[in-house]
Amino acid sequence: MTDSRHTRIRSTARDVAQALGVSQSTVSRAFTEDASVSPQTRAAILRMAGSMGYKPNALARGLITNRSKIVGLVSGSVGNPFYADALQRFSQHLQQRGYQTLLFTAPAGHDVDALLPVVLQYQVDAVIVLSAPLSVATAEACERANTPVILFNRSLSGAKAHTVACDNMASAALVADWFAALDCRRLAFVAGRDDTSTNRERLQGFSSRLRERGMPLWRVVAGGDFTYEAGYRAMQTLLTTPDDAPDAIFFANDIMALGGIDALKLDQETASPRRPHTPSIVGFDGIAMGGWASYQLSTIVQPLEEMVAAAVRIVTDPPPEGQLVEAKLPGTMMVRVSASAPPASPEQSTRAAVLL
Amino acid sequence: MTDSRHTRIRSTARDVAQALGVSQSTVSRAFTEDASVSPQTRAAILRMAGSMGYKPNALARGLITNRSKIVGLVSGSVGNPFYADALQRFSQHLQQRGYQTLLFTAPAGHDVDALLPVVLQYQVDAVIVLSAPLSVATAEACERANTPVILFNRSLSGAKAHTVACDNMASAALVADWFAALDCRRLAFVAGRDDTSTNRERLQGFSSRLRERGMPLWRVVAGGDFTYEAGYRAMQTLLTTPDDAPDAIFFANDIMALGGIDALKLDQETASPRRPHTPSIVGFDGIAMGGWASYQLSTIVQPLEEMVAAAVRIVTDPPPEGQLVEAKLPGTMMVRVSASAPPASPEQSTRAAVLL
DNA sequence: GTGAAAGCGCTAACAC
DNA sequence: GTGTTAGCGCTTTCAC
Repeated sequence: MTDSRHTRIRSTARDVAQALGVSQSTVSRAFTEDASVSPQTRAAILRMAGSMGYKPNALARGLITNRSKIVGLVSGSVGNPFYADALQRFSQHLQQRGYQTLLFTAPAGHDVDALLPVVLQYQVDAVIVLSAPLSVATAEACERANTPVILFNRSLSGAKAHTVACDNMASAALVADWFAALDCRRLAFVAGRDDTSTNRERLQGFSSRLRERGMPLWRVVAGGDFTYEAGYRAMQTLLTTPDDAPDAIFFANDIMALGGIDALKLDQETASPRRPHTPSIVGFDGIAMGGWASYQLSTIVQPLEEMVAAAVRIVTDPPPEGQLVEAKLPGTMMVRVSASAPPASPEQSTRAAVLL
Repeated sequence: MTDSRHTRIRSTARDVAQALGVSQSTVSRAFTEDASVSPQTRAAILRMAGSMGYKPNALARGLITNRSKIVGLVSGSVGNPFYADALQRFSQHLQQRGYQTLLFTAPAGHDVDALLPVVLQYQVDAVIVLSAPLSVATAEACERANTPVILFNRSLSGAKAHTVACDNMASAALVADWFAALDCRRLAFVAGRDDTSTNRERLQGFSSRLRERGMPLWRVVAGGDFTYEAGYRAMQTLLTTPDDAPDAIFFANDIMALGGIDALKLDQETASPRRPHTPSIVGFDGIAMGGWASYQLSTIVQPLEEMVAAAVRIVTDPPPEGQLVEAKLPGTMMVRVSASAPPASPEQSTRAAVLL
């Protein structure tokens, strides 16, 4: 009926109003939580709306209220299950609080800055940036557009953006403590992308705690990125000098650690002579796969649920104008077979790493 | 300046127009591909817009054009990496064609039908349903709202919805063929959720091809759902009668197969006496983890990129009114170590399955 | 090629 | 409690 140029015949508030002989604004009120409408009128309107398939147009509402109830979620790659998980939780939390998630992903090799103009065109109430760096210029553009930016698991010094992250430094220190408890001596760190704050902070937290304890950081291997393959290759690098392998390795994230474990397994079976012991391995993130039987990965578990909740809270209950939230939540050490006991004989630790 | 009730001071077309002494409609034209504006005016407007940080409000545009350029992507769980991958590709493809992705995920245990009213409120140009069943009633509600529905990897007989899926029947038949080539005799199928079309079709394709070949389907195990844990337990079930284990197992998806492989590994090491041979294992999906060193999973690879492209094409170039697309794309068999050779002695096949 | 005017569907004063 | 009115930011006739 009220069709315009394109075919989209959804009924409008006016249709409902006409059908009931009330005014269009009364219909609007019936759909607004605490507007003054008599219970009867509201009931009648809701009933009629139901039968006509009417629901308020969220876009039109956003236009006038100046709040779209849409949050832009900008993400790098979701190849890492940790971010797939985060994505899902964000969507859930926002949904539950009446917000919707407009998803943007950066094409491989591009960074997310290019996406932001488009995000802003959709009048999002906030932008959440996941696992990706953001330039200061872009952050400022958002500020000019009056759109709060929340960096999730990344920090950006000097920029006008909220940040929510795991306390990487403190958590990484726990790994150093654990390796000390296991009496490991030759310690290695496998880095991810070294232009990320996560990578830098994890390395720094690990190495400073070691320094405090008077333990040397024996070796740092550049992984290149945060992938399984990078972890696999890094482990191969660590094993090239057979007599001189590390006895404990901290990987910058879980996926890399899984690659490392696989490379190690292969080495265990083919190397001759057998190595004197199996190195302990610890990751970072707490992805589900780390708990799988083939891996039994010890790791730092990020408090993902709390982190997501904290980020969403910034959207739903914004802090006073000009005030920036900087939340750092504590990670917890989860000990599994991959780093559960002092270095032992090959048989024993092979059994542990490979079988359980 | 033109602020209203809430604080959102983004500049509007009118601001740009005033600054330049042109009319607001001219500004609008400058941002419309083939509208009649003189090159000079357009250039001036674009320059001024750039410096003022103006971009057309996509919501207001959608309100009047009746096309929001937003697609609702409704998903069950993204715990399965196959769907995380699909999600990312959808977002990319849509973005590239000027559409945005509004993401909705169903809370665990709930189905997606409850989400659709909200999706429709956002005036999406189409709804894509990922890995989740949709009731006929809901599909009809979308039809009434004139919003096309695309079911991805699920079918819904009798409903007014487009479907894009892998040809599960034909692909599952390939698995039967391969098991036949390997001369396997005792064949098992591990099912996922049996209220899903994917599960039913994979089982049916597998079993009918076996029947055609005169081979019995030795056993069907109910997994319960499509998770790692379900696959793990199913394998344990299959191994309870030691002398009577299957020599080939087809899992309804990859994640389950990985669970199965892990359960099998544990059994290989602990069972005494050792089993006569290691069963061949095949999964379905083609997730990256299947290629990891610990698993080397043989599987049916779904043509995900093509499937996503096909689904997106329905959105961007809609078929003639009333015509429903039903795309079934072929899967391909990917042979890896988990099902690479006829059943062999324990040593040999253990090496193969565990180490490579 | 450009401006004036109408109106997309809705909310929010403002009257009564 | 309800109707009337204005107007969110934009696209699109319709004049000129």
